[in-house]
Amino acid sequence: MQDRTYTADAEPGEDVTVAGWVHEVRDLGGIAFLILRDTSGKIQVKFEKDEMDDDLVETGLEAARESVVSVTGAVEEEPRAPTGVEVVPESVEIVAPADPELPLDPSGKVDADLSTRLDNRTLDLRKDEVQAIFEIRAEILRAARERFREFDCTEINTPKIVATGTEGGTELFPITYFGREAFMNQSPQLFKQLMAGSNLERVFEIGPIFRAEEHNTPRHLNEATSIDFEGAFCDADDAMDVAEGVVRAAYEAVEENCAEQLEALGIRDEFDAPTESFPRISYEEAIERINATGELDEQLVWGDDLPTEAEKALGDDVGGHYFITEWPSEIKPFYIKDDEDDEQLSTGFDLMHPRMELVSGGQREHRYDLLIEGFEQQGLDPDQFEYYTKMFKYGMPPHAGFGLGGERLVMTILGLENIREAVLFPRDRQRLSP
RNA sequence: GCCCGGGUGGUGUAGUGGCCCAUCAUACGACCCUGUCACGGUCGUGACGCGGGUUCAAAUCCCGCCUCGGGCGCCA
Repeated sequence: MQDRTYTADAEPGEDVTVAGWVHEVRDLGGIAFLILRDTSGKIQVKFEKDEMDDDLVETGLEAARESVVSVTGAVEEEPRAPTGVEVVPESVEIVAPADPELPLDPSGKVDADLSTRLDNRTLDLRKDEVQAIFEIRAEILRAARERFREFDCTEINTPKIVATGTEGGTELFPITYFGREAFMNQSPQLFKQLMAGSNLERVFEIGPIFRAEEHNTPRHLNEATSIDFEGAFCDADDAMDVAEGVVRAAYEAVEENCAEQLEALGIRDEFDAPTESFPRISYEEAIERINATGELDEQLVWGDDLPTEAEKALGDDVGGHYFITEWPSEIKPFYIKDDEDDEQLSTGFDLMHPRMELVSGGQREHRYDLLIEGFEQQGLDPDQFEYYTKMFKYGMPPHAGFGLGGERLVMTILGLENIREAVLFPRDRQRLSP
């Protein structure tokens, strides 16, 4: 088994063993072709019925589509073959037969609904364009890690079973922890901040977050991958620089290293990494620009959160990624620091893609007394967060950070219609398996 | 959580009360075919989400349930 050759590596003149899935059998009568597919591509296996052993031909042609077969034979140059080479088999083994009635068609001749695809994800991933999404996803995460390392960050892993949430209790999944109430973490927020007070100073984490919101949209998951950053002695502008750097690194890595995958997705020609730096628009200016588009029935006033319609109007107006900065304090969480000069304003920022929000971040409140005050103002009991707040008494430097939605990044980079396409086994309101 | 729209062979669909023992494509089965590359040809198998109701008559109308998708709120 270890001696097998990838179909893409089979060179004319070699004797090889190729193994993979039966993509298709084309039986023309006296001659037949079996198209064998593996992770690297496809190769044609030729069966000439008059010239080959009957048992060999029979074994090769009775294999149902998507069965796993192993073929040993000579690779020959053949201009009439799809890839210019074909295998003339000496032996064929059916390694794992497939039921001829498939729940979806991996050759893609007939579309399947997303729900059908997710129920049969293994078969779905046999399609080139689906395989490409997850190869690109891996490349995006690799590039993000590399960029964080360039920013002197240490990768960390924080607990996913926690005693308290970040912003209240309504959107947490409760679990039982040895008889005690506990929750799945909705964000590494508080833990990564604690690390900003450690000698690590700058940290990042790529890990799961869990949110019990009963939303059902093409851009929400109940289990998502959060790409988090927190840095000591950073302000909101520094954090925005890092966020922009990571997003741009992801685009650039895909552009440079994923040509084949972009081709499979049919977006190679139009794919462009952003070249202009992302404009930083204040909340106040954002509202003015949204109102000026005339897209909304009612004008926004200062203090309103931005509805989806407003985000879309502004996204169309800007035409690319952009930050919204200087949000009103009252619509940002307690741990976001207020502006030095105007306590109505916060240092919170969002990084927007024209289609949706990608990042939320800001400078944090690092002064103990003001942090406790912030808890109380938002109706939270500081005592429940003592494990967090007490570390602000022992030298917590000013710090800032952000959370970036991993699936949203993949989705917006590739122009996917539904965020579920960017996860192997998505968790949503209805779906708990596979 | 609120609102809207769907569920028809394995898969994806057509079908707005009788022309429907239900269309087309693909898949599947059989047969024919020596260069296919979405191979082609002939024949065949296979379906109205579940339960109730209206009607002479229901895939089609009504009610409930299950289920899928979308919009909003909120968010990453």
